[in-house]
Amino acid sequence: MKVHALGSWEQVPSSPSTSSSLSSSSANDPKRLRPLAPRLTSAAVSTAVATEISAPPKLRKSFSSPMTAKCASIDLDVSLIQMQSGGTRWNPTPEQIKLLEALYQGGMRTPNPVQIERITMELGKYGRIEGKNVFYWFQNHKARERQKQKRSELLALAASAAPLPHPKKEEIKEFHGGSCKRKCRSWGSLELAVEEEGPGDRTLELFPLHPERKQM
Amino acid sequence: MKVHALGSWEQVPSSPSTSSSLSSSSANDPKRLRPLAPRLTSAAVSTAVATEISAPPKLRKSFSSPMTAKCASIDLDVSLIQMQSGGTRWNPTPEQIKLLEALYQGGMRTPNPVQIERITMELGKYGRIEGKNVFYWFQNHKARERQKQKRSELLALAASAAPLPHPKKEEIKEFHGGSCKRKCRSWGSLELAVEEEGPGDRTLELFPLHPERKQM
DNA sequence: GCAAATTAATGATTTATTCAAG
DNA sequence: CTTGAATAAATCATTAATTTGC
Repeated sequence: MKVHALGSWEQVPSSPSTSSSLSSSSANDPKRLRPLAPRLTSAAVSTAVATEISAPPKLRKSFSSPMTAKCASIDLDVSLIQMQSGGTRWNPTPEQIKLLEALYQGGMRTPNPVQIERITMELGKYGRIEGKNVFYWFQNHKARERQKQKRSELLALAASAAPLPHPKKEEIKEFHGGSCKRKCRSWGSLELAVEEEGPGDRTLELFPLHPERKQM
Repeated sequence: MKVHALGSWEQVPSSPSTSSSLSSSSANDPKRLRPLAPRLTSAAVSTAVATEISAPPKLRKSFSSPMTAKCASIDLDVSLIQMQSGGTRWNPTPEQIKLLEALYQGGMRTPNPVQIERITMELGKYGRIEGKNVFYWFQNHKARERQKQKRSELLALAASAAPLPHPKKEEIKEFHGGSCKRKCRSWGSLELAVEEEGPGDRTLELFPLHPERKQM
């Protein structure tokens, strides 16, 4: 059961007519109505885009790119896995954390694919886990250790510099303090187009994907 | 039950980046024409992971070496394709760029997995390309367009600052209208096939984030 | 004219920030 | 409040342009 349900990733439900077109991912821009105009051979490009890309996806395995679109999820297991974890974010078990910290402590910072795969495999013994979790864990851990250190250094320096400690944990918001200018074209539920994968895998299956469930 | 036929990732014996001191953007160092450099695969590291989880070396930089995309069994004339794209990093053809720019111009900024897949498929007609190339292209293009604009704005501001002091804020254009909710993108299944490291000389590569699949 | 040497672009990674689930 | 997840900014590294000496 691949999810493979394509065709509904237009992020703005308010413009239904723009659906099948892949040429406008963020059509929510009011001032942007024309696909293209400048650039040389715009007509050709336009046509190509419209006809080719937006064309119904046929076999996704017909050699498009050297190796993209592989498959890596065990469709059948998906339900099982999800069932046992609720399909939410990864919640490391103590054992997993222990191992990860041991690796980090040992010097590992950004494991490569093979390492990720192995680690994932090993940690999988203690609970559900995916390669991306491992990847993210290292990224976050590294970043946060750094933050911690930076902060303590800063504090130490401040303490030694100013006899008047002003314990203000206030984070320096930098210029980003503006309003939330995050881009948010919440595209509806994103579906994956994952294929299946065999059990005897050696291929790591990692890759982002994640339906944006922004429903509040 | 699907075996990806990830076959051969050929590493062109070009010039790997074995040595890399940090902070060396400007190359004023005549170290071109590297004869050949071995790989510094992490067989040992991997092993360590699998066995004694705690002894990865200190390699400071991730060692992702340039690799060539492996070709599916369906790959026809690799040589021809390779001719156009070389064995290292993706080098977009004019047609590909045209299409990408058209899409960008059409408003696309961060294509989701399905879109990436389609685009990749389409662009694949003009030369070798992988999903990650598409993803990266959009990321880079977006970032660089932003830089460009910011720079010009800054210049304009500086120019207009003299005649008329205008406490203007830096907050400006963001071509995306919309609410402020974070959007979650994801990748579909791209994936990397890690080759066996038996020969000991396979530099595999994986690229950054690769969450798996996540259904909700 | 041509390559080596530089420089400009830009593909690919890593790091810093931010968001939000639990 | 902690931290998994995700994106944007910064950085690195390689390729194409371009310049330069012969």
